[in-house]
Amino acid sequence: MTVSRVLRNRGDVSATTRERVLEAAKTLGYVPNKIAGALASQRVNLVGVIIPSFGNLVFPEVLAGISAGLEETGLQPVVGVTDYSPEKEETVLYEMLSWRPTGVIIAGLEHTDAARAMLENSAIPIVEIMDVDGAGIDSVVGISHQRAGRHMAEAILRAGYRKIGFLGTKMPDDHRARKRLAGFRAGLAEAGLTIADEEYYAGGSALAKGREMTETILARSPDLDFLYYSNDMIGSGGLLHCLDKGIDVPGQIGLAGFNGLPLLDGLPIKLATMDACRREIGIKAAEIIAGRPHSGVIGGELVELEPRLEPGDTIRKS
Amino acid sequence: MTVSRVLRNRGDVSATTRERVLEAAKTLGYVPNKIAGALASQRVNLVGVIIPSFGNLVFPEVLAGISAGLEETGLQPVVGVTDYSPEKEETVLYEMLSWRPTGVIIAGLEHTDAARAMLENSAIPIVEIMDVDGAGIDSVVGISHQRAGRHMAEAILRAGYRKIGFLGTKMPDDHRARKRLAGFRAGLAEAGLTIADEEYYAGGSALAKGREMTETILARSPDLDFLYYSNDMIGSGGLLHCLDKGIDVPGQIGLAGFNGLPLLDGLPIKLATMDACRREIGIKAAEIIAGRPHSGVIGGELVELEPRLEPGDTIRKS
DNA sequence: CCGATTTATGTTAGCGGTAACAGTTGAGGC
DNA sequence: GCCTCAACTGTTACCGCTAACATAAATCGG
Repeated sequence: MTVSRVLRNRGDVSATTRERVLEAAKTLGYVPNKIAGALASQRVNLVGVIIPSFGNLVFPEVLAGISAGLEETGLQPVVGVTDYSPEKEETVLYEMLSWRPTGVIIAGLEHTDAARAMLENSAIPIVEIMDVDGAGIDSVVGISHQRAGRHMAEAILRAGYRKIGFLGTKMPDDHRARKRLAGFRAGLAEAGLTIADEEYYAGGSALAKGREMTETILARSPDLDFLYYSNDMIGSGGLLHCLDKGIDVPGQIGLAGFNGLPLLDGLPIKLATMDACRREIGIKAAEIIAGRPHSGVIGGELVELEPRLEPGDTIRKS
Repeated sequence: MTVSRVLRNRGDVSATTRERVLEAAKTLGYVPNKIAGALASQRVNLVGVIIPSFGNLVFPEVLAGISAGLEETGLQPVVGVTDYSPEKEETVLYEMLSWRPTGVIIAGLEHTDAARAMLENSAIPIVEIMDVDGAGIDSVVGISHQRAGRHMAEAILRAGYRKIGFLGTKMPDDHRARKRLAGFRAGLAEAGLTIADEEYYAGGSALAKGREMTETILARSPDLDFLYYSNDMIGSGGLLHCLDKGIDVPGQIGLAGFNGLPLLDGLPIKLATMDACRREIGIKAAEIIAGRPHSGVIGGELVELEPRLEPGDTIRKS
C-alpha cells in the first residue's frame, strides 16, 4: 500500500520511506501494472480516438492536435482506424469501449445504429469531430462542410466564374466530402447554376491523380472556367497541369481545393482553399475530454469552427 | 462463466444457452471489461507503437503499415509520440509498458539507458524500426540510412556532379537524418570530395522551406552543381525554385531528396529520391509481433530492407 | 504529561473477469 | 443395467492493484 502511495504521489509518506521505495523500484526495474490499477480504481487514462484512415493527411494533423491537447493531462490517445467502413468502425469502437476509456473522440456524425447505441450507453464523454452538419451524440467539434461548400460556391460566383466543374473522390462513406459537394451545389443553385461537368476517382489523394483528372475533364468540357476539387492534393495536381499546359490561371480557369494543407505552400502559385481547422479540432476535442473529470454525460458542447477561405492566387479578384 | 465462454468462443456451450447469452448481452448493451479480462488472463491485445511525430509524413505511413499488418490478428496498436525527445520517449514507454502490451514497436535504435533497460526487462517482443545502423535490443526492421546516404553520393558522383551542397534539418535527435548525412559524406570522401556548402532549417518539412533554403544556398554558393536534401518535401520545394528561376535541372544543377513520397508524384519533373520502405517496415514489424505468440524473448529477427534509388528526372543520366 | 490531532503505515475487501477444476447430464458401448 | 466419456454448466481462487478504514507513531497546545 505504501508503495502504491509513493508511486502515485497520493497521501502522506515520509521522505525516507519514499526514497527507499523509489530506490527499490528502480533497482528492481518495477513497472506498475496499470491493468490492475485501472480495475481497482475504475480510472483509465486512455482516450479512444477513431479515424477513417492515416492515408488522408488530415487525420494525422488532427491526431497531432489531440496529442498536443492531451499533453500534461496524463491522458493517452489510443487510435483506431476504420478505413471508412461503418462496420469496421463498429468493431473498433466495441474494442475500445471494452477498455473503458476516459472518453472517445470519433470522426464524423454518421455511425451504425449499434455504434450509436454503444456510444450513448457508454456514460463517458464522447466528442464527434470534423463535422457539425447533423445531430451529435454528446459533444461535437468541427466545421460545417455544407456551409464550407456553399461559401466556396459564393466566392467563385462573386469572382465571375460560371461554367464550373467538380473533381472529387468516389468514396460513398466520405460524408464530409459529400456534404461539401451538396453545399456547393446549393450555392450554385441559388444563382440558378448547376455543376457543368464532374469527374471522380478512387484511391488516395495525390498530385498525379489531380493532373490526370484535370486533363480528362478539360478534354471533355473545354469550356469550363472553374474547377472545384474535393481536396488540396488533387487540386494542386490540377494546378500543375494547368500551368504545364500554359493555361492562364486564374484568368482563363480558376481553381480551388479544400483543406488548407500548409504542406503545399510553395507551389508556383498558391491554390485557393478553405482551412478545415484540423489541428484546432484536435486540440479542442482533447480539451473537452480532459475537462470533464468524472461528470456524467451532461450537456455536450457544440463547437463550430469557422473555416477560413484562403483565396490564394487561383481565383480572380472580384 | 458460461457467459465468458460464449463471448470468447471458447469451450463448449450449447446452442440454446449461447443464443440466450448473446440475446441478453445485446439487450443489456453489455460490453465486457477487457481490463478485468486482461488482468485475469494475463493477455493483452495491445501493441505499443512509439514514434517521434505525426508531423513527418513518414510515420503515418509506417502506422498505416502496422495497422495493416495487425489486421486480422486481433491486436490493436496504441500510439505514443515522443516529439524527438529522448526523455519523452522514456515517459511514453514507461506508460505503455505499464499496460503490459503484447509487444512494442519503437522508432530508432537510440534510447536512454533507462528506456533500454525497460525494454530489455519487459520480456515481450520489441521491434525497433526504421534504422538498422546500430545494435538492436530484440528485433530490428529498417533500412541502413548510412548506406542510403552513401549510395546516393555514389549515384551523384557517377553522374558527374562535383560541387555538392546539402540541405537538411537541424534536429540533433533525428538520428536517421544524421546517419544519412554521415554516409553521404563518407561516399563523397571516397572520391576525395567534401560537401561544398550546407544549409539547415528547423521546423516541419515543407515546400516553401525548401524554396527559401535553396535560394539562400545558391545565392551564397552559385557554383554548386548538386543539391542533396534530407527529405522529399524540401527537395521538391527546391526543385520548384529551380524551375521557377529557369535553372536547367538536371543539366546545370542536379537534385535529390529522400523518402520516396508517392504524394509528390505529379510535380513537373520527378525528384530523384530513395524509397524508405515505410509501409513495408510497418507491416513487417507488425508481423514479427503477431508471430510470436508467447515465446519468451528468444532471438530477435533482423530485417534489413533495401531502399531503392529512384533516379527520377533530376540526376543526369550517367 | 495528557488527550487531540496530524502524519505515517498497515489491513481488508473487492474491481470484473478467467484458469482450473468439479459437478451434472445424456448418449453410447458392451 | 452399468460404466465411460463427451458435452455442458458451475465453483473457487486468484490476477495486481486501490478505496476505505484501522492502527501506530509523532507533534502539540495547555
